Amino acid sequence: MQDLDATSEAEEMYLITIATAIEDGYDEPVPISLIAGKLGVSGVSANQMVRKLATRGYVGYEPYRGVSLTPSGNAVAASILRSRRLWGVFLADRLGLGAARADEIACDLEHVTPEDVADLLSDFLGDPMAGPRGRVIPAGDGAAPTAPIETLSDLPAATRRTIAAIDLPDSVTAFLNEQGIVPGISFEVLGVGSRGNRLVSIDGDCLDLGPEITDGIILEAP
Amino acid sequence: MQDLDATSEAEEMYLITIATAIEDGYDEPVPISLIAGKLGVSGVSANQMVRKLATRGYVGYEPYRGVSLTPSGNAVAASILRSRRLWGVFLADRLGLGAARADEIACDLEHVTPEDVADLLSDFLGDPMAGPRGRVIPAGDGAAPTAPIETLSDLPAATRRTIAAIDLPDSVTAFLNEQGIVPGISFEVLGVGSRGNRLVSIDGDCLDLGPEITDGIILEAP
DNA sequence: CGGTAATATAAGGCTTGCCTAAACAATTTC
DNA sequence: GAAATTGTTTAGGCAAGCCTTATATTACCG
Repeated sequence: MQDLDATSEAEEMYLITIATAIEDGYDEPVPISLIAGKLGVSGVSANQMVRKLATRGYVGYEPYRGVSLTPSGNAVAASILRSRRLWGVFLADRLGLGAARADEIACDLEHVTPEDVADLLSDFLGDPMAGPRGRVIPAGDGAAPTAPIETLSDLPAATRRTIAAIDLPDSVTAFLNEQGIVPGISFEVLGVGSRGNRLVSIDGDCLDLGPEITDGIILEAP
Repeated sequence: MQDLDATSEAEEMYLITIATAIEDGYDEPVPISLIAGKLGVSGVSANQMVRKLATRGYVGYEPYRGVSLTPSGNAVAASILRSRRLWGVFLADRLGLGAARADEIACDLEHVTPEDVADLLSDFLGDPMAGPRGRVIPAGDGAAPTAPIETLSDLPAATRRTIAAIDLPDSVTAFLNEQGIVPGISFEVLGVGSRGNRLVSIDGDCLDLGPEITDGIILEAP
């Protein structure tokens, strides 16, 4: 046994999978089958790893119920997700990679990025609040993820806001970009339709967007 | 067997260790003991891996003589060293990491950086020619490393040139930085001493530098 | 030319992280 | 409450990379 709090890449993947599941609104404890599914491993393997993480104090495990993160597990996950999303911003905004590709690469980079490097990277990027898909970037001090995410779907009529990020399939994102819907731009909600569609005005142009799309348009804090 | 040219991180480390040994002037074939030493593994392990690389066509292996890179092994090594040095420049110049630390992190990043991302990174950095320690950055097209490196030790008296990088222990680099010797600055060699020491003039100040130091001061092309 | 020292190879082991198969326990569902 | 589904555990395996020990083989030097 070497560093007591050394985590392997595989362990880290389990921890952040649990953390993002919780972020995504699954409630704790998270069932092992869900984790296994997201990671693409067998239930047996996931079970094995979860028990290992439990003995190391990163997760709490209640058989037949699921897994929850302990404070230390949460700290590890937050630190890695921070790296991932910072790299995601760098790759997407600075290097010009597509969101999907940026995610993929960031997922490898995150495991080899010490916290102090993440801090410098955050600095360099201007301390962004959200990753390329709008996920919150945890603070450097390991504090819990903060404010809930607001999307265009949350807005009433006659509101003016700014787009922080777009979390939609690349083809949809490309379509939106062509319409002038890109992160950083400001728009106004003119009206809300009966099926949840929203009429928005951007740069004088009007667009009617359905809820599948507005769900994926993440806003900056007002 | 999956991708025919997939290389594991361990395999890549062997290939770039061989490549840098050659860069450093060891002549081919490179003895296995040297590789084992640089990688900190046992001779037996190195032998095993080298034979594996040989069967895959990345290296030529002559027992009791050593290892040499085949064109395909050289291409892999060049591509990875390119990533390493680009990341090194990013980490050192943009994030402000020390050279040693930047090297260390870059060594992890290199293994998860596809070529196209390295291309974008190179673009972003303005296509630098040399890594933070002055090592040549191979071209994106996998072409062989090019021009030999010139150091301050190569200059005669009455020459004016610019510093590209400094490849010395951190403590020495720090000392030089305090004297105004930093990459990008221009200087003139006023004289060459009998023991190889050089009197240089930088910004009106004069410094007398011994060969241990001038060896590590890498110059930009004239 | 012979002997020592370096190098090679064979054999067997360890760890991590994954797999399948099969037995068993709990929870749902009817 | 019994059956069907889902989840857990045990057991046995595999591949990659590393290790050590012990036994060849070769190279170099006097």
